[in-house]
Amino acid sequence: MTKALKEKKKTKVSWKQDPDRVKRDIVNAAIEEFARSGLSGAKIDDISAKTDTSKRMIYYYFGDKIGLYERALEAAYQKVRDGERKLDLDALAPRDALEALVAFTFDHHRRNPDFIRMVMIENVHHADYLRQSEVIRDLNAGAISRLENLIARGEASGDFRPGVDATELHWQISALSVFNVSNKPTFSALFGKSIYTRAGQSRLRDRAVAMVLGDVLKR
Amino acid sequence: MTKALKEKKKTKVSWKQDPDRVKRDIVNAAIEEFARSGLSGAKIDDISAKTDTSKRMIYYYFGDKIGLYERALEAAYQKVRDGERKLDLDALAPRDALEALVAFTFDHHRRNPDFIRMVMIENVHHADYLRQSEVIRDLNAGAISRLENLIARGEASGDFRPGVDATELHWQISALSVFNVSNKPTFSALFGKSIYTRAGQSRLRDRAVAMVLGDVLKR
Amino acid sequence: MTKALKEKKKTKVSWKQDPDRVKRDIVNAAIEEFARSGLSGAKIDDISAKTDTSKRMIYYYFGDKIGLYERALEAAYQKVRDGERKLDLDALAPRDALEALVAFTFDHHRRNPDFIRMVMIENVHHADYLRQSEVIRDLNAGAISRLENLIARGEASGDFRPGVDATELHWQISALSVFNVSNKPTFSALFGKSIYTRAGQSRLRDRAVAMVLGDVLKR
Amino acid sequence: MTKALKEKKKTKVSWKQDPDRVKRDIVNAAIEEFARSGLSGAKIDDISAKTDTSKRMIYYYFGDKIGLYERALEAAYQKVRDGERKLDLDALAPRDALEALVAFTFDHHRRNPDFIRMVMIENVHHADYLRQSEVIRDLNAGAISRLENLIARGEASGDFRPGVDATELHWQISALSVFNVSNKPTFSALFGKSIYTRAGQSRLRDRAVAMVLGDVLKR
DNA sequence: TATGAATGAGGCTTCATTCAT
DNA sequence: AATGAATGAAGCCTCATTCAT
Repeated sequence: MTKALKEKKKTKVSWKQDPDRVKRDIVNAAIEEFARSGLSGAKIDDISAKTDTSKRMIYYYFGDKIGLYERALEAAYQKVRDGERKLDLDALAPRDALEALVAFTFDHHRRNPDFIRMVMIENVHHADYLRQSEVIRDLNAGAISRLENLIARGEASGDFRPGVDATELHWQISALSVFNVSNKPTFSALFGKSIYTRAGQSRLRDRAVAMVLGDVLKR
Repeated sequence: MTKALKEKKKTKVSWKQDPDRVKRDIVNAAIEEFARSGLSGAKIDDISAKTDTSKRMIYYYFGDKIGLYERALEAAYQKVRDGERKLDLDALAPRDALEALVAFTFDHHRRNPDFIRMVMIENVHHADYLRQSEVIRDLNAGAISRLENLIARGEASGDFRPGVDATELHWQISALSVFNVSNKPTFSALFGKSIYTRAGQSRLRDRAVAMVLGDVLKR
Repeated sequence: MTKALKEKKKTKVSWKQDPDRVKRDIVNAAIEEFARSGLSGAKIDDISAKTDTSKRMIYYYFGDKIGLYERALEAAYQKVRDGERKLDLDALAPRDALEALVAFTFDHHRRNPDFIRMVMIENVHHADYLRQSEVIRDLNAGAISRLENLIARGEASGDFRPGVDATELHWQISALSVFNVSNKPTFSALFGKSIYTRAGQSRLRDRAVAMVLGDVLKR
Repeated sequence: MTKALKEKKKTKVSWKQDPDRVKRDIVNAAIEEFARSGLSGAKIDDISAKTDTSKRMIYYYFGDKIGLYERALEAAYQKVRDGERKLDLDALAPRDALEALVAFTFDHHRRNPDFIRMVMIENVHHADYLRQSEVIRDLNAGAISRLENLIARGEASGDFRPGVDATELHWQISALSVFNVSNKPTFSALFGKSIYTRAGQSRLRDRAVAMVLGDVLKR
């Protein structure tokens, strides 16, 4: 064994002595595999193979496959909601803020397909695991209250039509942004890939913005 | 054995020797189970239990689990696209036709959650099986050409803005109608069920119509 | 359907009305499949696929898989022993007859690999089915008595050493001629194919003749 | 539970955690079953029943049935070729060495019928698995080079006729020694068991020696 | 904290065979 | 004489999980 290899091994071992790092390592591998193959499709062996530790550690830290899945789902939500905080809606006028929000959400979901796939997989499982997670519920409550603020500002300024509902608005934005990613495989298989080129996605983002603003803004 | 049971058995026997009925019976059970649990989640035993024949017949007629899944997917598409033909767009003025199409599609998908779930499951599997099905591709080509006719009429009459793209329009309508069903479990778990009440769905359908028309109609 | 096709179909149907032809057809397909894949390796479906009739006919005429195998084994022996009768040993002087017999047997087995494979498969099955066949036993009794005649002539003429045993001589000739075919796959895989070229086989036949004559002829 | 059984169980437990022993145990059982029943005839359940571990371990260590078969085939060759090394040909004069080699090989194969049966089964399968095994090819290369040495010595001493080919000589010896075992079931079923008595086998070994020496030695 | 060895339960599939006409 | 439809039994294999250290 060369000296370089020894060093590498030493580094690896030092990881293993760091439980948090090991856990994060496992969760990341889990997200990839669950996102790729679904809950029953993903194999514990495949997940552990993507890991720097052994399969046994998954059981040591997460109890069982479901436990790991729940943590992976939470981690996926956490990461995405963290990313959303980068957008400061309050700094913009209501109309601009709404436009920015739709465009940002559209792009943000595009950049996080594994998150979207985790959500779809959770839908396949009737949201049974998501429903049990307080963590995720808390994360999403924040998203709604941000929208409520924006709507209040928009109605006050006279830019938005009266009676805009925060949950419905979230539904509208989500529908366009999530579908774009979640149904890419079937949609592009059936209707060609033109819509998923860079230009095609840019056009769709414009359509999404136009659709939401067309419904929310006062004519 | 009660008389009722005997009757049932007799009925069952009369099904035998009717291959098409047996096949349809199996495919229907398969759609239910695949829609409920996904490709790896669904068990051949559970499917056959929902059937009036034995597990063995699944292999007799469909070869293996994948073969059955492919046929179930095709059957699900066929059924839904058949239902869509009931809507005669040509009888309506372009604006009314578009409005009717969006509202109909929204409701039609709501009424066929198993189809939507099959599509989502196929997305989980990267559309690997859909891509191989000529049947499905042909079915969907029809949907696009219907839209092209409508767009042509709308542009000719001056109701639609110029440059409406059929595939993009299909994407817009689908996003709203599919997301509404595919993400119902997570969305209602996170944001309450108010949106999935009869009144909530009615409002969402209105939103969907407003969004699409707002983008397509000439101002 | 064209007229030509109709004709073909008619011909086929007329075969089916000829039980003996159907049986022969099945047995020939069975020999090929059993020889290729062994008793458990051969599938009834594969055999019937090689046939001009349906799988059901196999059961109709042969009862079950074993029944068909037994008949196929008998047919294979019959065919080969029939071929052996072409060689008229009595027309030759003892030494020449022996030489001719060895060379002929060597070539004859080479030309009938399916027979040899059936024999090896039967050996794998501990000769359980051959032992029950009177047909086969009778066929082989003839082979031994032919040898006894030859030995008697050879000893009488003084060409052969005294005490040559017919069964042992049969063993000697068979060992060389059967092994050459039965072990061709492994032998050529391990030691190259040079021995199975036309020239190589010719040399081996010479060796076989030399070995048998070297042991039987008086020095 | 008797005391004896308890002891046995204790012994069994002590085997656990000794992977090599478990593997060897499985391979030995596999050789017996494959030799008895062939590749498709042997059942994984039957093999595991002959084992001190569970069926599951076969898959744990060998992947699948074919994987186990390949290892069993290799182990069978290894064992037999190991046994052959006991014979020190270089210590004997060429003529004596050749005589010893033929007699030894004849007896050695007789004592290892499972090996011969594995070879025949591999021939049934067209040597598909043997061809992939480097292990086996290497083992057999050694056998040929031993023969080449002997031939060189015999030609140098003038005992052997010129032009003896190692592969052909190996073929000659193998034919007689392998056929004797591989075809014992059919041969004894057809021509009686006299040849497989102790005396009969002794005579056949003499015949085999005479046949080979008769062809190789200079007259 | 960490792990290689082991496993029970259950899933998918094959195959010879029979049923009903 | 012939057959398409149907099937029970049994085989192979996978997978999450636990054992023993």
